[in-house]
Amino acid sequence: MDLRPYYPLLRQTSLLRLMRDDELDRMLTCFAPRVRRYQKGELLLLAGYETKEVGILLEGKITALKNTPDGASVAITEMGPGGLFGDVLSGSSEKSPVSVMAQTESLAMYLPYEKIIHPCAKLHETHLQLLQNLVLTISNKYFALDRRVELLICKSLRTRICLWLLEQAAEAGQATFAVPLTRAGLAEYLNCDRSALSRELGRMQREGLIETFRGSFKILDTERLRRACQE
Amino acid sequence: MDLRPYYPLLRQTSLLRLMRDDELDRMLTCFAPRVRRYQKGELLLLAGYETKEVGILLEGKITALKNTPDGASVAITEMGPGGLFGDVLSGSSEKSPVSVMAQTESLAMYLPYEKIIHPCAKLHETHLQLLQNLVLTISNKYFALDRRVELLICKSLRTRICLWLLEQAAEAGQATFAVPLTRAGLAEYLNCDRSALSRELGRMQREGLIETFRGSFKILDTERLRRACQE
DNA sequence: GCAACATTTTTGCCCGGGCAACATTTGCCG
DNA sequence: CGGCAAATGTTGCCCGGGCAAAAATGTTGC
Repeated sequence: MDLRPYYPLLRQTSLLRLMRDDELDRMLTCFAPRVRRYQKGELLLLAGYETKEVGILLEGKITALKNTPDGASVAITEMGPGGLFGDVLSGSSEKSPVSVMAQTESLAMYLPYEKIIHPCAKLHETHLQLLQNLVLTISNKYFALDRRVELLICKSLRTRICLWLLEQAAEAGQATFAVPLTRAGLAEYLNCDRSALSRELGRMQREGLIETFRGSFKILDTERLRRACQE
Repeated sequence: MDLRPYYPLLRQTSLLRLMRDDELDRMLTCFAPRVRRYQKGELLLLAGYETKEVGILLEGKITALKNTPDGASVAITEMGPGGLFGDVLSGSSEKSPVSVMAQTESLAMYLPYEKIIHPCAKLHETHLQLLQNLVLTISNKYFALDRRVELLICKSLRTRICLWLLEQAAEAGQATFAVPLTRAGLAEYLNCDRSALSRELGRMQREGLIETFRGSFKILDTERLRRACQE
């Protein structure tokens, strides 16, 4: 299969960024990636199993689901084209903590981890870049999780919300921003009840700390917010 | 400085495991690691700064401290000889979320990340092994964090305790095990109040679920414990 | 425009567990 | 051994926020 049409997309992934066309040519020839199309609802990866491939989503939309101890499953992440999955997993011998499911019809490409970690002699610089990207990708996922833990260990809901708001504002680079999360989704991320989240956001508005409308947030008083985290 | 005496130790680290003496010889020659001795209380790594070196503890004991938003700092991990630090950090451009402090007089060795990720031509197989170890090390840290999150999102304290007990038992491979944690440390890991933890453990003993004595735990009824997680 | 549904807000109830204060045990050192 | 500090256990109080149910608001298709 000709992957050329996807090169611009691949270059935007954290694993293959900075790669020139000719580099991708050589690398993909060497890797002989498997490509597979999925129907909506099909599983790309099943929780509890190992995998030795790094998946890259070429088309469609996929969701990572975590099986809760009580049997149900909750959505963790959602990814579009360019999304990576199995990257942390493939280099370890752990079983996958998540299942990955096609949310719409999707197309995915798989790079064998063995080939990534075991450069063949020819691919000098390119391959080193790839390895560096791999480490960077995994590290970044680690830090994202770490920030999540940071949030979760805050005892009061107010604190968690403030921390989250500040984080989002910092990421957006401005005091007003929108997030692609429903209230329910945000509640889950913050590990609280949806109604409790509404209540608290309401209170914070009345106190003049923030303004919110659906997925949009506006921080009115950064200073006070910051202080609210510290207690 | 002659690092030979530390080879057996180095071989036990997740980064340098499986390395023969001659491989270590060549690698360390190539890496020219810096070695530094620290007095009790000195900082090996300061939160908020970047680092481009992977640290390996050769002697002593160190603690990773996280600065809480309110200015105080809490101990996260404690490591003895063979402990690795800065490993996740060095490949990313993040600032360190933790400080590392010498808990006793300590000796540490530092490998430049640049050299790890950029193999010089001579070191074939050995270096690939090193890269694989690096990825594995980081991945494992990721999964450890992930399990922590798993714990933290449980709403009831009872659930968190049960999940933790089952995890520990699984890791130990038997229903009786000891952990190197004080009650306060465990409470912090489970993100709850120390007295609340005592209370709950007491209850669970009275209910015949477990037996505990200081750092030792014995699971009496795995089945019931497992069921307690699912509600 | 209206009916059916999804999403969010609001509110009252109530309990898990945080907090503080004290009792007890263990370990350490002079 | 006695005294002191750290670790653990115990208990009463009280409030944050989970839960459930209902109201308000937004969304979609006909």
